[in-house]
Amino acid sequence: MRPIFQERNMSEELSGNEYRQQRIENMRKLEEAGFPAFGQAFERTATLAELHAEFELEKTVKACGRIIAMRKMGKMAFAHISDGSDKFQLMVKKDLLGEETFAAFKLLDIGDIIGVEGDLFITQTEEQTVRVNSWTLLSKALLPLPEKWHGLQDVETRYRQRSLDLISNPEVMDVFKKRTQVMREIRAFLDSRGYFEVETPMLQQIAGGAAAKPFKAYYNALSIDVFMRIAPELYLKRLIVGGMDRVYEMNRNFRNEGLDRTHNPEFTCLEIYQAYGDMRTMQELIQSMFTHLATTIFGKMEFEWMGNTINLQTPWREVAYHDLIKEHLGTDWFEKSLDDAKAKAAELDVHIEAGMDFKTVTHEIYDKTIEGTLIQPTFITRLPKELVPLANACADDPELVDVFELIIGGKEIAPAYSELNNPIEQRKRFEEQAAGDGSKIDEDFLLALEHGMPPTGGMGIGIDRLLMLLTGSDAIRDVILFPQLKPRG
RNA sequence: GGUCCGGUAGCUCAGUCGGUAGAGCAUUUGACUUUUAAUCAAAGGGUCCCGGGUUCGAGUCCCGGCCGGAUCACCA
Repeated sequence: MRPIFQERNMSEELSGNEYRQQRIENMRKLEEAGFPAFGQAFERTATLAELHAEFELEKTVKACGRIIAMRKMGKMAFAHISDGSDKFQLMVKKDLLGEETFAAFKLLDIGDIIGVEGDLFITQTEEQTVRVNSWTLLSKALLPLPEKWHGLQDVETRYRQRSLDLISNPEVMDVFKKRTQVMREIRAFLDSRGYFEVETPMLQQIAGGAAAKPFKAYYNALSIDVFMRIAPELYLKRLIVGGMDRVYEMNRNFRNEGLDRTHNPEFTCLEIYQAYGDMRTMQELIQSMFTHLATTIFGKMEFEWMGNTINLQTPWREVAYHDLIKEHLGTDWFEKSLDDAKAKAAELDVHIEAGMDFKTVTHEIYDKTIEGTLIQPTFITRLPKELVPLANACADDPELVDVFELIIGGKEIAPAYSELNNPIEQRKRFEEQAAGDGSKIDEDFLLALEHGMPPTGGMGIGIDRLLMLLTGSDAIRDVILFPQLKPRG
């Protein structure tokens, strides 16, 4: 934070701990030896990963990276540098560099960033190595890195200082490279099928499209409150009305709720809408998409997750909600009384509130005892309309809605709907939801709907939870670079 | 929000019954031209999360707080 020259010219030079003081002293000695501590851009001939991949004996190369290990001996030294792509060994010899330059090299600390020029060779222990002819200091590290063997373990420090986490835990870097690849391949897949990526407002005057509390902000120029969006749904449907027949957005949503293992207040969602389609269209789409991701990025269809093996081989199982319930609770379940259902809930240790009706009790039991057992990909279809208020009814049963919930690894990964396109019905449900507060009804959306929206299939996929599944992470914080944390006390 | 667990050197972790604060890595000094958790010898390094209390004496026991983790509840 503070300028380094100030540190060096004042008594503050000795501030900080022992390690920092020693490194500042080393920096001073290096500068005296003609190695400025913070260098210029360095033109490397290859990244360290490329150096390994295209290894050629005695080729002269320029490489750079952070020193992550050093083994100094009297007249030679070995070091490993890392550049985020891989690590590579360096060998430094006194007779090649000369007395002063070799001595200066030994003043380098672990964490320093250097550039080297040298020739490739293979050591007696058969490791590809650069025999250094010259080197330059690119950046001095004033603070030490975490321990080389155990890395950075402290969970809190890992999230608060992600830079250190990435430096010392290579598997963390892998997870976030996978994250970027997954998002890139999702876009490639959808683009190749003619879906059009759009960006809709994050600052909204009415935060609609889901039932969640929004974050509030204030817009000075208009003197109005605005809200961070909780979902892009109502804007994407306007685009369907407008004739963008296949449209998607993959971006952040914000919900003003608590933090836990599967919730971060900002999270990434993919929402897809397809005119003239329905829930079935989305069913085909997501199976193809996941197959594409699994084969192109991971090269496999089976994933280990929390001690289970998940097989993404399609077609995935489909089961109607009522059949699933009967499977677990008995074929006569839906003939039972409310009291019987409550007794069963008590037996299963499922918490029940006083005023719950039969359908709600049934769903509580499903939520707590059935969903978690669905490890392999499962589409649950034909849900009671009370559970999913914004979907079209099934053609053959007005009590059920034409939707699916995709469960993988015992968690809901994606819901999809045959979307409600009746503006009169939509207004009615908004009014019920708003509970008398007309300012919460999105009139602009209803106006669009009244111009006619074709039958539409829609789907939402929680990208963070998908990544947890694909990378074997059990916490959403492990797939978000900078998760929300309380301010340090 | 409730309950339980944790916070000790830069990092990873021990710390017994309440009695001088420990190890490994890292650091410093010395030796060492094929090491790779380099090795060998020696040395330095602590706001024991914070604040109270009990006690002759607290890292340790008690109370309050902060941060993190697990779990339940709430919220989708």
